Amino acid sequence: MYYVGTALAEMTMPQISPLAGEPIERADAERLAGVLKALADPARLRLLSLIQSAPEGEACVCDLTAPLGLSQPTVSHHLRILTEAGLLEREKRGVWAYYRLVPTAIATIADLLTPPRKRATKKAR
Amino acid sequence: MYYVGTALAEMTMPQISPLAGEPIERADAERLAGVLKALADPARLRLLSLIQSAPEGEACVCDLTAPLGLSQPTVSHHLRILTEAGLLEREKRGVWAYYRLVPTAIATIADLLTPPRKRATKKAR
DNA sequence: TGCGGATATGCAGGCGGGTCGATGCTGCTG
DNA sequence: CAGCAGCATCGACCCGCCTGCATATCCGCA
Repeated sequence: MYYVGTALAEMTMPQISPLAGEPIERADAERLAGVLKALADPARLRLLSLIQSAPEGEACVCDLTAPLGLSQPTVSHHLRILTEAGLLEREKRGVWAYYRLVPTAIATIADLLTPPRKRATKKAR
Repeated sequence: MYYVGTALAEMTMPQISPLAGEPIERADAERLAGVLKALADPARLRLLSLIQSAPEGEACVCDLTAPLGLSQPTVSHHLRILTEAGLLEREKRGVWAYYRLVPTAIATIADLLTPPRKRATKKAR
C-alpha cells in the first residue's frame, strides 16, 4: 500500500496477465491486490468519478469534501491512497492541490483483469 | 459483501459505467466497491488464477490448499466470498465441491472500470 | 512580518476482515 | 452400520483500515 504506485508500473511493463494463462505468482498477486484495494472503497470510487467528471478533469480537495460528505482530513487521506496507488497525480498550484486521473492507470487495471484475449506480447494487431 | 452477487448483475443491466460520464452514485459506488473488495486480496486472486488454469477449468478445495499455503477453512472462506461476489460458481459432486469461474464476471468488472471510451458527453477539450 | 485559508499529518476509537483450530455435516466405502 | 474423507461453519485472535478531531505545515496577502 506504500509503493504500489510503482507496483502498477511494474505490472504493466512485463505482461503479467494475472488472471490469464498460468497461475499468478504470489508477488504479482500482492501487487495487483494492493492496487485493487485502493479501488475497493466507495469513497475512493466516487472521488475518482468526481475528479474525472470535473470541468478540467481536475479538482482540489475543497471541491470534493462536500459531495462526499466526509471531513477534509478524510478526503485528503483517500486522495493520498489513490495517488500512492498510481491512480491519481497531484499538482500544487498556490494554496490549492489539484488532483487528476493518471491517464491510462485504470484502463491498465482493467486490462490486467480481463482474462483470455490471447495475451499479445507486443502488438500483434 | 453479502448480496454483492446480485450487485454485480444489477450493475451490468443498466450501463452504469461507474468511472465514466457523470459522477457515480453512492449506492453504485458501494456495490462496485463490494465486488472489488472480493478481488482485492492476494489469496483470492491466486484462487481465481488457479481455478481458471486448472485442467477442466475447475478445482476442488483439496487441490487449492497446498498451492496457496493456507488452511482448508481459510480457503473455503475465500471461495465463499468469491462465490457470493458472483465471481465463482460451486458444484458439489459427491464429497467434493468443484469451483469454476463465472464466465463473464471478471470481464464485466473490467468493463465497468474501463473509462468513457470517448463518450461524447461534454468534455470537448 | 503576521494573519488566514487550504492541505497534510498525528492520534485514537471502532469496526471489518484474514487466519487458524476445533467442530459439525454430508456422502463414500468397507 | 461404522468409520473416514472432504468441506463448511463457529469462535477467537489480531491486524489493518476508515473516520473524525486536533494540530502542524505551507502559501498568499495585507
